[in-house]
Amino acid sequence: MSKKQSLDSLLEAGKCRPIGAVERDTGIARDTLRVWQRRYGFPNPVRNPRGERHYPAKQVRRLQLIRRLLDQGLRPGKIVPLNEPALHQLEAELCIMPGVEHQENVVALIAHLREHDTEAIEVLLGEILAIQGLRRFVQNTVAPLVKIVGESWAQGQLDVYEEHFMSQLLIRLLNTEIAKLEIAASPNPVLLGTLPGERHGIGLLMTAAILASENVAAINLGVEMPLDQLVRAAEKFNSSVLGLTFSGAYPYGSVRSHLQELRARLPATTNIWAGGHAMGRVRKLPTGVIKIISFDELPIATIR
Amino acid sequence: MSKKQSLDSLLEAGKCRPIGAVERDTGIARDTLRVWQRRYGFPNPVRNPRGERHYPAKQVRRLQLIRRLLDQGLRPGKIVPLNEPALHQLEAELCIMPGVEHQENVVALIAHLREHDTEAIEVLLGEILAIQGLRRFVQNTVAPLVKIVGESWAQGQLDVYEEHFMSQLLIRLLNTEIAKLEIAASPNPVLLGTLPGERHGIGLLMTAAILASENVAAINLGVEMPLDQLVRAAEKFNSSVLGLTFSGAYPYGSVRSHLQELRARLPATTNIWAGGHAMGRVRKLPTGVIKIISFDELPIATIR
DNA sequence: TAGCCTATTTTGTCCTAGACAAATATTATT
DNA sequence: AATAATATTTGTCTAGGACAAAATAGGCTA
Repeated sequence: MSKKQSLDSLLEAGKCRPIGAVERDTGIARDTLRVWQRRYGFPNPVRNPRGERHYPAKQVRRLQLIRRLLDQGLRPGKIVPLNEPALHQLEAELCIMPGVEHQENVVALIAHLREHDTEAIEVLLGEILAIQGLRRFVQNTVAPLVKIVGESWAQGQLDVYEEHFMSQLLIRLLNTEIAKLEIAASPNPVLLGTLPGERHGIGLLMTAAILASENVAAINLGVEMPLDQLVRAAEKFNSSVLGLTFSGAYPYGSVRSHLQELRARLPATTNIWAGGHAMGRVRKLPTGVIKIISFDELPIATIR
Repeated sequence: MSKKQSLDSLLEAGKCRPIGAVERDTGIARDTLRVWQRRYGFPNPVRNPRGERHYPAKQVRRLQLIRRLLDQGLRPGKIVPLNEPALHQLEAELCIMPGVEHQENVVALIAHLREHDTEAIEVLLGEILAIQGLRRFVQNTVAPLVKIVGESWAQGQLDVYEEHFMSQLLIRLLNTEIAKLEIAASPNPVLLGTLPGERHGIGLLMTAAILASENVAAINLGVEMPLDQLVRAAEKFNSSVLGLTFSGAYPYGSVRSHLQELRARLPATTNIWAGGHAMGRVRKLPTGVIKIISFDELPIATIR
């Protein structure tokens, strides 16, 4: 009886999850979960009578922690074999808080986010926008906010759903502001998008907002556009500029080769702007590709 | 040399895609693709020198067609072995296009999209919206438009970038309209999101717009929310309803099991609404899960 | 110091063919 | 016509091996 109960508590009360569910919850593919077990001994799921893997909730949480560390650029071989305290220590060490001079506004917004106070967030965002104007709002408020929310999530201080919630609020707000400006269509609009593998589109939207505030027409194609599609779109829309963003999680080596291929396939009349955190590591770029670390560097004058 | 060239022409000019890409493009799981091949002889991909499956573009399109038929309630064993003409005939027989009287607008919008006439699309969308009002605009114009754009893409009649472009326009427009309505925050907001693997968020936005038009507060968490996060969010926001959408591309086998798991983990006070094209094929649902095939069925009265 | 070529390690994805439970269809029984 | 029993269909999971693409480290040049 006690034995049966302990098995139950492991399989049911312990909320074990089959490999498909863990794949969904962690974003780590089935094959990868199995090969990690083979190579590193972790995860080490319970088996049901049929021999199928059932992952205890604790291991799922640890996998999510591992996932966060991977997103910060660490490699599986270095961290998957580590025990839990070591992982938590690593996470704490990597917590590089960029200057405490977070603007009050951003701190207040995060506080409201933690309290799930939708109304307060929307009101405060509106107030800040009214004071700063769209361009400074994007640069001084939205960009730091996105960065800090992303980092808080990576450190486990914010839940995934809280990050998504804030993203959706910002998407709605920025789209609304862009629509308000009613920029006239251009024969050479700036084209914005990300390459496959890059799923963060908020940088594109921030760029579009700044361009709109400068009365520049932009077309945002959103995330994960296959390379050939970007080329076709740039040709069809006769774009003067193709703007791409690469977040910190983007695979390092591919940035340059992708930009080189794009440069080779795009007409010479189309310039390439490359922005986002991952660009900080890229040193040399193909000629005709402009690296943009800060929104201040957007060479808007060149296309007007 | 000539041998290498012929291989190239087969694998590259023919635009063959590895199984992982086909899984993403069709929403059919790897294992399922392999087991269909074993059982029904289709798909029948080319093999590269390593023995890996490479699916010609034509077979991918046929898989997407099969996908659409499955969504209408047909079973794999009946249709996967069929040849292409038979499939197209089946689709033609099953094709139930909603009210033909609003098709004119949609046809005109698609025509403008083909011509890349941003301005014309925006003007026309604005006019239709002014005439129909937000709710009917979403039901009669946006929904059919999204469906037809998606199908045109699946059939190779529209490029990926054209589909993305239209999506972004609609996202901007709907978000703007929702913002205009300035719905007051609710203590029990409707929560909207999709499960991991489901990357189409436009259905959520359409739902949010209709809810807003009925003065119902909704929180859109966007796409690919891990299941446990949806549960936590529903608890934290004290939601009366969790709304999910499953597009035609969603791995159909998992819909039911995911909904069952969600039902088990959510508090009984939270209802579940499940919508989207993939719901057309799901017959029996756990009690406490409401299937929503048409926006008309949204039980808005129950939460007001 | 920075770039670049080469060798080594790491890492994710794909392979096979069988197994089986859950979902669905079909037939039998009340 | 509804219910129960049986049969079929169908998606998911298993195993360990394999290998290319990517990341790292070492050595060389300017």
